[in-house]
Amino acid sequence: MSLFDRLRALSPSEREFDAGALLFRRGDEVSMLHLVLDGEAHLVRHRADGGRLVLQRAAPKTILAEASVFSERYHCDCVAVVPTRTHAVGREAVRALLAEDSALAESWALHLARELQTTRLRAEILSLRTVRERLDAWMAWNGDRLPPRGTWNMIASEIGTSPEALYRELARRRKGRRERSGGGA
Amino acid sequence: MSLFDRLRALSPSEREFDAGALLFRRGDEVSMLHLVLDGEAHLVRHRADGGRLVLQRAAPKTILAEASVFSERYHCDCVAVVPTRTHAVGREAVRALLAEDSALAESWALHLARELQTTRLRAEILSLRTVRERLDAWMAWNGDRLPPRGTWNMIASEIGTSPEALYRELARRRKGRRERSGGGA
DNA sequence: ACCCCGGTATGATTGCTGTCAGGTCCATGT
DNA sequence: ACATGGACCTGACAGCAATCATACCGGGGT
Repeated sequence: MSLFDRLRALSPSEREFDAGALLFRRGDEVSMLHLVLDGEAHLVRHRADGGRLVLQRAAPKTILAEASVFSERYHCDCVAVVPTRTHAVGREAVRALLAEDSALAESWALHLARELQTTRLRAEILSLRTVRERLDAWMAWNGDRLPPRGTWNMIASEIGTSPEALYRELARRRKGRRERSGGGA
Repeated sequence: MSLFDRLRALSPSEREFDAGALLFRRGDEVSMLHLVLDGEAHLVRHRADGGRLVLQRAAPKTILAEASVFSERYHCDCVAVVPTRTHAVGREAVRALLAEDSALAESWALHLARELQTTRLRAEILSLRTVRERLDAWMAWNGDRLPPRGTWNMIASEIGTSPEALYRELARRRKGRRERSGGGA
């Protein structure tokens, strides 16, 4: 049973938020840990000049603001960017369970460590300069396979380029491959 | 006492590595968790074409390859990029301690959660397009203060630009600030 | 059969940044 | 006083990607 599901089993409470609604505000007391079921929620910090800084983009099946479990109050706002449904579990219940169930605590740490690993990788990819290098790095991580059709827009945003730039890079590779191996095998 | 120091207290073993030396290889059995004391070590994955993909850059006072604690074998290589000294603690000792000491387990999870938070932020900053936006974001996170002299090169690499580009952006801001507020107050 | 929409594709242009190349300033050691 | 090295600074140029515009294509709904 996944960590997500084990946390979810802690309580039956679901919540719905309209697009634009706030799940919580900076300074609010942390009482719930949200598990995103549908939609998308962003952790955002507001700047003095009105700009926004996104700290996490939480898709379905992700745990929102993991650090909040260890914090009395939220350090940033959370807003639903589309209609979003979450499963909310009590923060104290989570803490209590983590304290008494060392196996679950290990799952929790494992989740965080893996998430950290992939996020560090993403940061490294984003620090590369060209689309070519970024796609190479993405492929190196994903088994040296080109991304499947239908996911290209997602990949483009993952590696921090415009869809057009990714299309062009993919086209270059198709062309190069044809030239290198004029018909295969 | 910090998590780093509490882990360090687990054993007295220090290790030294020359520049270019391998701390471990992909496939090696995980027996030690390394705490970096001096130097710098990179987690790297080698690509078929000979290219390298860096997964973590570990500076002094950082815990290296946190995820390895939960893994039987390493999933990537680790190389010292400069002469590096580490403190190595037994993986099983760490696991045992995390299992029996729930307070330490909480510190461990807190460490991972915070690290995850800042790494997510870095990824968000790196996905911004211009140096202006990236510096704005960096400042929003660091109290809306310009970075102090002497650290600019470090900041430049943190936000994924060349030092020159950062100098220019800082110069633009000095100029703009002078124009906007021709003398303060 | 038709429309609509999102993903795919590619050309043209513009703008930003990387890079190279030079230069200043300052702390340090001799 | 002088040399040295590192951080800071800026001009010039080239290159890459963002953006805008246009078009094709395939699937789903009607």
